[in-house]
Amino acid sequence: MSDFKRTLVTCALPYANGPVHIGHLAGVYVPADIYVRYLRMRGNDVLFVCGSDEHGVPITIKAKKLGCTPQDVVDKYHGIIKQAFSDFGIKFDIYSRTSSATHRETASEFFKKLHDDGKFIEKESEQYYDEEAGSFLADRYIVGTCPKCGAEGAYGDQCEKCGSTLSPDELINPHSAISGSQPVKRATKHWYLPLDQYESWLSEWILDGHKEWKVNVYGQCKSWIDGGLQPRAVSRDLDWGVPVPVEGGEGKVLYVWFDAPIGYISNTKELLPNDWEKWWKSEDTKLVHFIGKDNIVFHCIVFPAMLKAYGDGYILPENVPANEFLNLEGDKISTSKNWAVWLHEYLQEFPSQQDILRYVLCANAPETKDNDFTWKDFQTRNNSELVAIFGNFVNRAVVLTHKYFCGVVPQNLKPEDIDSETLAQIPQIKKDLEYYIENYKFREALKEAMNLARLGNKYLTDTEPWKVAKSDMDRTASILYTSLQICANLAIAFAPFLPFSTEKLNRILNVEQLPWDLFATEDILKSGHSLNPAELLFAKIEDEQVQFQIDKLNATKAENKQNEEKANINEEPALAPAKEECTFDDFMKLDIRTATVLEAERVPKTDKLLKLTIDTGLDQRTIVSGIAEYYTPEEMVGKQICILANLQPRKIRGIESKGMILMAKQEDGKMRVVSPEERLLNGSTVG
RNA sequence: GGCGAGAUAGCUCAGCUGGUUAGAGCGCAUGAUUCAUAAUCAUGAGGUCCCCAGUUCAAUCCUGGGUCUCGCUACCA
Repeated sequence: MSDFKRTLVTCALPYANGPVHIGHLAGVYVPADIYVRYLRMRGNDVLFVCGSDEHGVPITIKAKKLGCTPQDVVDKYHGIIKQAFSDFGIKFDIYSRTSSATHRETASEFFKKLHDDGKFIEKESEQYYDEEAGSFLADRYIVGTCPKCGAEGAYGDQCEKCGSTLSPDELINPHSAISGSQPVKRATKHWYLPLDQYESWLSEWILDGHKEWKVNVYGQCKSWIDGGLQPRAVSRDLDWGVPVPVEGGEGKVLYVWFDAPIGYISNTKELLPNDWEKWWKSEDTKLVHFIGKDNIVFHCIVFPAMLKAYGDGYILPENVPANEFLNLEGDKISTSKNWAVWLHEYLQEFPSQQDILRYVLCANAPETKDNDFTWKDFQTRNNSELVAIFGNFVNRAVVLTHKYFCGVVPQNLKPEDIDSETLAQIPQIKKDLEYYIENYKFREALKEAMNLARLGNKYLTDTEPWKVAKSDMDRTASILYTSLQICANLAIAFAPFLPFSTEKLNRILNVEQLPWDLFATEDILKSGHSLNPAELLFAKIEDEQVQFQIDKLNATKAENKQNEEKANINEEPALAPAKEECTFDDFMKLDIRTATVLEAERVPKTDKLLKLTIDTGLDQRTIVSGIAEYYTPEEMVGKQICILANLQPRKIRGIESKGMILMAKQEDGKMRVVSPEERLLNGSTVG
């Protein structure tokens, strides 16, 4: 355990191809902001850096789709994201971007030094190349038919229909998303970071040295290290990004995952051009990365290996508190499906109510597993916790003080045991709260803060000042004095979590932000101190507001369904052009024949595939077909069907499929086999 | 296909290095209260701790197998 003099906190750089939503806030930015605010209140030296991640293929695709430049895309979203963070009180010391000059220089220099120091290996590999467009194609730029589910429009890295991970080579009929032409393979040179050389070092550093990391983080690192690390490419054939600054780097840029984490460094540098090194190169700086679970490997394995390779005193993260994911009303949050609560939209609909969202997202943060955000829960947590417990207690105490003591903190004229017994519970709450925050358990920490408000409510119920006031004003004075001390403690306890409401509370109490040191001390508000008039800390959320949000999501759902149907309809016409342009000779190439299904069985562990043994007249063969949703194996046996007999064989799920069954597909997705009207001899030609 | 994480009350989640009665908040029921935004406080009902087998005097917890959810990631070609 070393003593750290300062703490450098980074948040995952949000990708600038869309606005940020509640999942981002809950998983990364709210916890990080709470942590930073807490450390600052305790007087620690903290730097909080973040910025937009603006490179990579998806942004160039988005630009192409919108008919603008990648720069236009990132300018737009960088602006929206930056504003959203600022609106929600995520108080970065700097929020920059990877397209900044400083970053370009820093990342470039970083790459060059690793290159010059011989830390990379160079490898040539075959990549898809679009001859018409004259450029290499990233996986995302190659589109074709998914080999697993048969859907059109699957990307080279993933099929969005069935969600399976693909490689471009698996795609059926791959074509370029840029020109539509068929890509060819061409050799290209890239630089790789040989992670395998860092294996034992990583193992020692993480597996032996950081057993205290969260189980999900530690587990995933262990999985990677134990599985053996592979050299990882750090460059890409692309024209959007930081150019590769070494010989042979023309037309190539740094891979976005090499590029992005360096952004933490360059943003620090941009803010503190002369002083940044003490944050990155002093052993007494504590580095903490707040990220989502999808980023674990890059922050725990790749980036540390990069820093280690660079040397020069770079420190490594002390902890990487990665959160799981937040779902929305039972479904995964999805930018492309617009299934999200966007921060900028939330603020339009719930103006000045950032803290409610901050509260709900922290109280239900996905710290140990994926969690669900529902609007109903949002309403309940606001109405029965923020309003009814915290807001209500403060309001009770302040209103009573105004009623009986003209808004002036009374003297503690007639203390009783219950007062000191109540206040005596605060040090424990403080201690627990500190422990939880310092160990990244923000959900529990927030609960402790709320318990303090519960304590206040109980105290008022037990002491009943509104009754005592009828006979004993001295005692009433003590009760309200005590209650107001609890209010002051609340203004400290909640400050890291709810900055906007705390500010309001400070205004009511007529104080500047109280430092953490005063938490759980006596006599925070002195007798004679004047309060300002009471105002409500939180407003109730009405059913209509919640219903409006739910309706909105339902509308999105309906719209998505419609789009999906539309896409299904469009799938057939997508095939049409090829047919129109086909010559008679082309057509004659197709060997379509009748055949009979002899055997049929489900392909194990698939939803859609049937393995069919058919008699083609010429032979018996196996065809794997994605029709299990429409036909049971029993239904297929004995059926006479039409097949494309001379289709190039293809392995699907490890089974060689020779040919293709002709299917007719209706707009609504209904699918039937095409059969001759009467049974014919197997092998009869169709034409 | 491999690996990692998760499954605990109606809901959202804690917890347990194995040990009589498994916890919290919300919701629900009953009572108290009326200073407060119909807000609070007390009490109570609610659980096959995912399923199956094993180890053990004892398993929600350990081991093996399985199911489901999420994430990471191959190979084949």
